[in-house]
Amino acid sequence: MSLRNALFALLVVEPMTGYDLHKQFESSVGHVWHAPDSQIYPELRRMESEGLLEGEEIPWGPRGKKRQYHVTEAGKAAFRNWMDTPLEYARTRDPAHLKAAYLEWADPDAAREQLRAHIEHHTGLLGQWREKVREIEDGSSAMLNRRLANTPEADREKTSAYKIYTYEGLMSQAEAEIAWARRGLKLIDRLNG
Amino acid sequence: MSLRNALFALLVVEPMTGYDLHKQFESSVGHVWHAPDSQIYPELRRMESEGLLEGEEIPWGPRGKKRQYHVTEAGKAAFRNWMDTPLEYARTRDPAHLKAAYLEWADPDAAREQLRAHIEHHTGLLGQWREKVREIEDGSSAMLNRRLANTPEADREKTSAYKIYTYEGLMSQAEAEIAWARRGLKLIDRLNG
DNA sequence: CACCACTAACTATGTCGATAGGTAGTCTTG
DNA sequence: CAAGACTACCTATCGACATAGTTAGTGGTG
Repeated sequence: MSLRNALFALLVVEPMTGYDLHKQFESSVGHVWHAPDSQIYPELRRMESEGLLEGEEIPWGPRGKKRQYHVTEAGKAAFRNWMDTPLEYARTRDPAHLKAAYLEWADPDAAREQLRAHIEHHTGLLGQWREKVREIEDGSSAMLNRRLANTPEADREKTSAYKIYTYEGLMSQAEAEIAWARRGLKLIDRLNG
Repeated sequence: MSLRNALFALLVVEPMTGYDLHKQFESSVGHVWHAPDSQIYPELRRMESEGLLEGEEIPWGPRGKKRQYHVTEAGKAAFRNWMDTPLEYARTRDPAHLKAAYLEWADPDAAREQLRAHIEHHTGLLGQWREKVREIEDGSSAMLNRRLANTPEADREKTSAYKIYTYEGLMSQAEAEIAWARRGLKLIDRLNG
């Protein structure tokens, strides 16, 4: 269901083609919900067949064409409904912590290397997100500017604020992972002193 | 692949039946990797057919029987190999943060309620894990005691330490989520005057 | 005008996982 | 000794995801 609502979130702002959406999933929404195009195209068809989207054939060049989707009223209602419905929490499935729980089976050097990789991975994410927040704050985000142009003035502050708030959440997650992995490195040293 | 290795992690300590394993997935390993029995039984068969486990029919009562699995040398090697191999990081799929990013579409009260539910959910987890750490620290964890009884003396400290370390990681995640959700409540108040 | 990156859309296959069942035997206890 | 909870194992179905393709048109560059 989340893919569907990620698509709604993009399409309520302006109509897009499957290809446009797929590109968004490599950047903006992709930071909180990843999806390959092989999932996007069929989902759009399904949403259309359920009356939540309407697709329109648009000529593209002399012979080409593309299909642009926009959200119907029923679609908007479905999106709002999802927004107002409490999440169901899925049970944990966390390979990094699974591994950590049985680290006594790993070679200490391999364990160290993996914790360093964990730190590097999350440091990379942290950097990306800091950059995103900076872009939003100084108005240089193309994605957000298109979004704001289609948002009533009264809601613009909210739109920006919630984007920043989201990235801040991702940043605290990354910081927690980094701190945890650093403690892990110390622990390995202590246990293999 | 993680399910497979979660099973290894349990089975390297002592042989178990599918049912025993399924119960473990409701408590210990289940905290980092959830799996229903409908996934466990077929996976055990698959691992057996690949020579990583060996199953043995064991009589149970006058007419009943059960199938107990133990890890083969090939299985141990596969587990150690996984332990020493760096993780591949899956791209994010985080419904809570996806929703947060588009909170301008939600009713403020519904949004508040969801953030409160987020806090409650993670507070519950936090309590559970604090309790787990306490159990490990004062030696009252049945799971861990069985594990330690089958662990060479030199590795016992490590075994406990890595379990605690894992729960500490889960606790920092939960704390980060709680702090983030609290900031969210304040933000909603600010934006909705 | 040939090349090539990009736009556009879709298919096919396999595994993973959620959900919801079913069957059969055991053990405890009122 | 019957009821009910628990042990034990298994199947069937469906949607979600990963991975790896295919086909066809567009538009700019050497």
